[in-house]
Amino acid sequence: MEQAELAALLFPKTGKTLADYETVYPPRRLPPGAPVTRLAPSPTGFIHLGNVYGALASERLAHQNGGLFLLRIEDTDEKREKPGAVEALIEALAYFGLRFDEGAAAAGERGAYGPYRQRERVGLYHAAARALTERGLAYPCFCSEEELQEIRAAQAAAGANFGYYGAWAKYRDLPPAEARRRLERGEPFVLRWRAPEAAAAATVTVTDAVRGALVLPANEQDIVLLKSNGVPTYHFAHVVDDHFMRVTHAVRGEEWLPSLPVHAQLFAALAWEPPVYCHTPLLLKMEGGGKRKLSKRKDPELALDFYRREGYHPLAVREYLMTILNSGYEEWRLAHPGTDMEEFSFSLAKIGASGALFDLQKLNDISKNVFAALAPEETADFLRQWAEAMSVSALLKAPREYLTAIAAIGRREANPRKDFIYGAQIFSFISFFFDECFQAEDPLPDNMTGAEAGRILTEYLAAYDHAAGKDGWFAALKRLAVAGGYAEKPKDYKKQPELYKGHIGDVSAVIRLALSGRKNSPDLWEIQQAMGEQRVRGRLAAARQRYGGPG
RNA sequence: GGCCCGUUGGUCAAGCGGUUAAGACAUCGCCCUUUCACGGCGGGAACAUGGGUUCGAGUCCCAUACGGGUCACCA
Repeated sequence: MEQAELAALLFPKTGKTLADYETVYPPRRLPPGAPVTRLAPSPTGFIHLGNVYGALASERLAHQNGGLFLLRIEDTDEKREKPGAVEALIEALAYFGLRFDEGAAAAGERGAYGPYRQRERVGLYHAAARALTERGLAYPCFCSEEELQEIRAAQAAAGANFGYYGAWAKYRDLPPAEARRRLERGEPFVLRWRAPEAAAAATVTVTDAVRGALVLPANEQDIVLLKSNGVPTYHFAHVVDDHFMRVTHAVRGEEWLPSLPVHAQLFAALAWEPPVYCHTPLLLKMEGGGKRKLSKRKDPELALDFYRREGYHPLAVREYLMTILNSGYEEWRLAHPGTDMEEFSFSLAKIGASGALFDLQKLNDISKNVFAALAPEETADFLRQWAEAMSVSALLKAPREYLTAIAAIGRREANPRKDFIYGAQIFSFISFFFDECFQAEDPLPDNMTGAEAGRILTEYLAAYDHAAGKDGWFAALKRLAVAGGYAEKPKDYKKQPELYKGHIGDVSAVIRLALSGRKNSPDLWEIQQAMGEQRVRGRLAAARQRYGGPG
């Protein structure tokens, strides 16, 4: 009775009861076995790779099996919240191809199981809190921060485990009359869970979809359910929300494993069926010979923003995450090039249990393949998009057709070039195509004088036929080289170097330098075709002038 | 420190009691070639350690070691 009074005092009966909510949020009408998954990020403004990683798993799980994927915003920590974070998050996930069927949206939200922002759900939490308090399973705790610290210090001195539990839980058995007095005086309090007395020796068995059966020590901590501002902690919100949103699979990082017994206890106490837990391995990073969890502060590549700024293609990031998320994906991709990722049969069983080192080289390799498979128009559009986001003026000024022509170089064949990795890299790779970026970066070959280079350019320019096909163009180049005293084939030159000034490679090096400013570039003929006759002639003439050649 | 999770080449990984222990990335060598790239061929490189169980163990069990996570009115 005392408990009921306490509950009434704590949570005046104004809103709905737990039973009411059961009818407000009825079981979903979905085909049997259709999963309901969610992404439940905290709107701190920092969107990281882990968000996409978890979201990808959840999204595939739901959509591959006729289920739903929803977005819930865990905004219970006002201190860490950043304005605009929700919008940014939704936008970023959409960029990476992750769409929600339900939940928080840029403008409002949609779905019948909302609200989807936790701060707007306090009615639900309080109804659950009230029910637990009535049953004596929750109680108000008036510990100040100082008291908590004292407990901690005493535990340290005694060599006991840290936390608020058992005999250390000083307000656990506060007489209700005393609690009432303090409440009436308006003392701040948190609502704590009363862990079962027998917990110390007990174990819980939870089946994790990734790790199998886990036998864990039962929770004995009187964890905080509601903070002093009345807003729930993660643990409580997770249980209440995933129940009433009828979430069937909780995909989250393995850092949650230690609190699993808490969640199991809460679900059991409320007689709700817990979701299937899927604890995904952590994303790690190599440092100083050791591995560690990717850190927000130290690792720029953890921020999703990094991939956008660098200009990684969203598909590449998805592909990469999928390769570490589901074993066998890489092999499948190799066997099914060009097939949409959604055709791959994603499964929880294929999620590994051990943490994966984040491997930028692998991402780069995947990116190359993604760009190799893209139509030149798509690549051009992607670059323009990236250029716009990053204000890369040279790219923005370039006509779409020009970019498309550049992107097409070496990519129409059966074995496309794989030298496009990400926006920033591509831009620096192709910058010479843009007059405002062009510069003579590399020097002439050692055996080439400026005068000789000027001579070659003069002749090349005179004979240049923009309309010639590749074979015709190369034949003409050979004639020019041979007439100038160069070997037609490098092998001939190697055999008898005394007979020649050099070989055809030296001649093309001069032209390559004139056109691109670099000693390495894609195929010359293709460059010329992409550049157009006017630009080609201009570059050649300018180079000739640099080398002091005639006119 | 307590508790938990994990451990196959440099990295990601396949393997689910009997294999010459896949594959991919990276790396190295050779070939192709007007440069670069692409491509082709090939090389080096792994079951953390110790005990069991078993005719037989990377695969099952137990220890140890190592790595990671977690012990907030953060999620």
